[in-house]
Amino acid sequence: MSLEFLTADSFHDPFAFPAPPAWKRRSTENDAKQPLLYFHTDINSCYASCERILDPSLKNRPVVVLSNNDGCLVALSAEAKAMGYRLGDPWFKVRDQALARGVVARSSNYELYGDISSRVMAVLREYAHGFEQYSIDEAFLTIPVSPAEAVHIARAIKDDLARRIGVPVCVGVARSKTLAKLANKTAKKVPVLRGVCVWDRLPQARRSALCQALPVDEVWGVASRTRKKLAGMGILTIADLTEADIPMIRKRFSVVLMRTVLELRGISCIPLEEERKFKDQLIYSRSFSTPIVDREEMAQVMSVYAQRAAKRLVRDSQHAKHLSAFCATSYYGADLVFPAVQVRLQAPTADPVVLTKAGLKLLEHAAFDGPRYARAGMLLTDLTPADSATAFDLFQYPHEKRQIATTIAAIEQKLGEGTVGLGRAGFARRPLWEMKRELLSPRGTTHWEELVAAR
DNA sequence: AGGCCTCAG
DNA sequence: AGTTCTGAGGCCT
Repeated sequence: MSLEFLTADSFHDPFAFPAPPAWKRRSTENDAKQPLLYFHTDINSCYASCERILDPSLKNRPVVVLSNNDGCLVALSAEAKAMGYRLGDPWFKVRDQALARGVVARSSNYELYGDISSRVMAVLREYAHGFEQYSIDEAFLTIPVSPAEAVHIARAIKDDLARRIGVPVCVGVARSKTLAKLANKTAKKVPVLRGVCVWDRLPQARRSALCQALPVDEVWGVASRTRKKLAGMGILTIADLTEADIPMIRKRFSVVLMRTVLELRGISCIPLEEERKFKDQLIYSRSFSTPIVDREEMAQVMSVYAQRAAKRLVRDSQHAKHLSAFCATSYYGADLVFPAVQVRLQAPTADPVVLTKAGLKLLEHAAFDGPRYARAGMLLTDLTPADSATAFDLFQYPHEKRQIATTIAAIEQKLGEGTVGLGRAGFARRPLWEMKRELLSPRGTTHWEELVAAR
C-alpha cells in the first residue's frame, strides 16, 4: 500500500489549496440535471492513523492497535500489514515476535478516535449535499455531479483531510452505495489511483476484470454464510452475482441480497439513512482480564457495569424499561455456560441503583461451583427518550427524584472518571478482572492533563 | 412480539 | 492459558 500522499508537498503546504470552489455549495436548480453520485470515504487504517497524528515518531513504522482487553489486532498500518499481520490475529500469539521486529502496539483509545472522527465528519459535511456517517471512520456523501467532476471533488476531499486533520483517506464514487464501497476498496488496492476511484471513469474492461477476479464476499453485505450458499449455485465472483437472476435471489435469499445485486448494476436502492436520534438498545459487555469464579466478584462486576450503562443512558438522554444481564464462559472452552436473566423494570429509568439491583438478579441464575466466567454484559432495551414519560412523578423511582445519576455525573465531571462509585463499585483500586489496556496512548485531544505537547 | 441469524466495522 | 464490542435488520415462528 502506497503512503506517498503522506509525504506529498501538498500535505504540508497550506497554500496549495484554493478557497472552497463553486461546487462546495448547497444545491441549486442546476443540480437537478446532474446524476446523484455516492461518495464513500473512509480513513485508512483508522485507529493506527489516529495514533500517528499525536505521535509522529510512528510515521513509517509498523503500528498495530489492539482490541479491548488487548485481545487481538483491530487495526494495522500498511507497514504492519506488509509484515504479514492480519486483522483479528490474537495479540498473545504474535506479541513477542512483533515487538522484536519493531512493531509498535497500542491499546485502543476510543476517546481519541472519536474526537478525530468528529473532526473528519465536520470537514466531510462541508462537501456533502446528502450525508450519512456510517461508522467511526466511514461516511457516505451524495453530491449531484458528473463523474468527471467527481474525480476532482474526491481528490479535494482527500487532500483537504490530509492537510486539515492529518489523516489519510480513500474515496470511492459511484451511482450506488454498494458500488461506491467497491470503488473505495479499489482505490485502496490500486496504487495508481492514488486513493480515489470513480467507478464510472474506470475503463469498462478494468471494471469487468475486477468483478471477475473478486469473490462475492468482497461486496458490502455479503459474508461467509451467503458466500457458501451462493457458491453452491455456482455464483462465485462479483461478476456472477451482478448477473444473477433477481427473482431467484429474492426467493432463495432475501430482499437484502436482491438490493445488493441491483446496486451492483448501478441501480441505487439503499438510500442514505436518516441520522438516528435515539438508539434502540444499549449493550455494555466486556471480557475479563482474568476469569471470575466467585459470586461476590460477579456482583461487583454487575454493579460496575450497571453504573457504566447508566452513565451512557444519561449521556444519551434515554431511559430503559428492560434489562438483561448475562455472563459466559469462554467461547473456546469445551462447555459453554451462558446464564442470563431478563428483568422488566417497573418504569423507564437511568438510575444506577435500580439497574444494579436488576443486574444482581443474574447471581440467582448463575452457578458458581465450577464455571470460569470470561465475560459478562448488560443489555438495555425498550429505550425511551428521558423526557417523555417520566413527568409522571408516580412512576419515578425514589432515587431518581434525588438525581443520583446526574449527581454522579457532576462529580465525575469535576473530579475525574471513577472517582465515585456506588456500593460495590466504589473501590479505591481497579479490580483485578478489569480489562487490560496496558498500551494506551494519551487522550491528547480531549483531556487537558494528557494534552499533546508541541515544541 | 421475540428469538435467531447474518452482517458490519 | 490467553481469541473484541456494539448495533441494526430481516426472517421465522
